[in-house]
Amino acid sequence: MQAFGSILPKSFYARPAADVARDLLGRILVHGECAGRIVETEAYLGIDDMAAHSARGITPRTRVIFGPPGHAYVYFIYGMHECLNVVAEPDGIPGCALIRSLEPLAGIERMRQRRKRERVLDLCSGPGKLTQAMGITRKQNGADLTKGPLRLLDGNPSPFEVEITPRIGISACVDWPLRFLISGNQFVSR
DNA sequence: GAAGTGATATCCT
DNA sequence: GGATATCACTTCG
Repeated sequence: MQAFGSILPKSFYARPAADVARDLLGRILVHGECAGRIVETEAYLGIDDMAAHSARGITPRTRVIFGPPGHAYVYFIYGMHECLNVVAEPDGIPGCALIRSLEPLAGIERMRQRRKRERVLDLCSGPGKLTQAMGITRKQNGADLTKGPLRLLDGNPSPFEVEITPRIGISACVDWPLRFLISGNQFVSR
């Protein structure tokens, strides 16, 4: 697994959420035997960003967004899906990056079992899908991504073109260009 | 295009 | 305490 590079340091996360979201592209998410390359992210600012969970202040659910960077924020939505975010910004400042889709690299058979889908393209091409494929649940909420079974690696990404678009599936601040994806990659969500 | 699902937040008593 | 509206989605038609 270390072929995918070294673990991203805390300093990577202690920056503005939009920067972290953009720089997350091409990195490797690892959970147990499964791994995937991040190809699509969104930034949630938490300050004047009415689309972000953190916009209405600190609550039991959103408290980890206000906590130290480099941790996972996993939340349950629509009764059946979990979504994985990475906490950004220094401790005490809200902000996170939603991981929207992955390109499966390792543990693909395991992902097929969990997803009950054959096509590799169907395994991780959406926020709810990738958490299911990787076996990520609310138990990982608050997990430290610089140690433990769930972690983020550098990935030694080769150069690629970044595409920036408005975010998807929200009802506020629809026009803010905070979605980042690797241009031309077929594993991004539709 | 619509249904389904349940946790969360924000009312109301 | 309880009721209800909302939700950063997926699946199947």
